[in-house]
Amino acid sequence: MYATIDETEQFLMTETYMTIREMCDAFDVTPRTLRFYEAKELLAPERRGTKRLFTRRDRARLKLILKGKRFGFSLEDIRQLLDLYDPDQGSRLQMKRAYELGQERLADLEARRAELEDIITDLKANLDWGAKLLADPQKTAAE
Amino acid sequence: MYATIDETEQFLMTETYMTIREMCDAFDVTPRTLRFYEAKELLAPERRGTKRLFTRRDRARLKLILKGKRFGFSLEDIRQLLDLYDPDQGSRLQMKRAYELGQERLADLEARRAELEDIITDLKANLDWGAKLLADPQKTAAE
DNA sequence: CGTTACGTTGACGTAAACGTAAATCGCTAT
DNA sequence: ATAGCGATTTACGTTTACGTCAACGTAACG
Repeated sequence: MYATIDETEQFLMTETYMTIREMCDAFDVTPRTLRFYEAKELLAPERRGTKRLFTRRDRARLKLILKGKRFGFSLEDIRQLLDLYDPDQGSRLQMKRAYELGQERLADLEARRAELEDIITDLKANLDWGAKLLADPQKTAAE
Repeated sequence: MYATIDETEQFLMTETYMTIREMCDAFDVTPRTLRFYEAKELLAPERRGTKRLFTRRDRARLKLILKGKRFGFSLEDIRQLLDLYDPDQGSRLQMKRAYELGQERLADLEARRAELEDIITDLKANLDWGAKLLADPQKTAAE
């Protein structure tokens, strides 16, 4: 399907490939972080000579990595999640297992969403109480 | 208001005070963890002699600590959140600032909830695709 | 009174997730 | 040719959040 990569195609790739610096600027991470993620096999940028070229796939994965981190997932957790998003096209046999894992993950996530709702609700209630206390200290002070 | 702590009162306290082991069993954490949280001023159990006695307040705080951790908050983040839930009764003057901080935190949390929704939606879509592929590999394989 | 069980305070160890510094390589502008 | 800039590898350092001993206190039990 694909021939060799000629000048034209390389030009067209300009938008799809990003250097490490472009990535850092775009996602607000350091080069060290990107190399670290690559070492942990969360990213797999191509190489033109010695330099890394990050693809659209890498960018999609990085987005998910950063989101995952904000929810307390370890990088190892995230690596497994990424595999669910981006199933290895070679291992059709393991698809079923991947699907089951995905269902479990999904249940986890929905449980977390419920917890987050609780926290938000609680904090809101607490802030309302604080607001009342700000508005009318005497009335609220009586406990 | 409070006299000395007599036998009767101490008995009544049995339910409200918990030993470190009871806490560990109830919350599935280690003693080390509880002492660590105390050192970081996230918990402040009372002392009967040398031993720690955890109050209802400590339990409420620990619940929030464990939830917070599941969302990727650092213990320092959580300490600040706890202050919002449990405002220092001495510093009425700083109430307004606390309220503002609370609003910011709330905005953060609601942003996170939105992100979490995205992740769940994405993962669901992906799993649906996986399910289709499981059911009918030929049809889906054509890409 | 010894031992068993639980609790305490150091103090050092460790895994995860990077930070940081040193030496090296490749391009490019002068 | 060389000076400079950015990227790379290697390797050691750092922070967070505990784990894991060691040494000791104390309350209860037989």
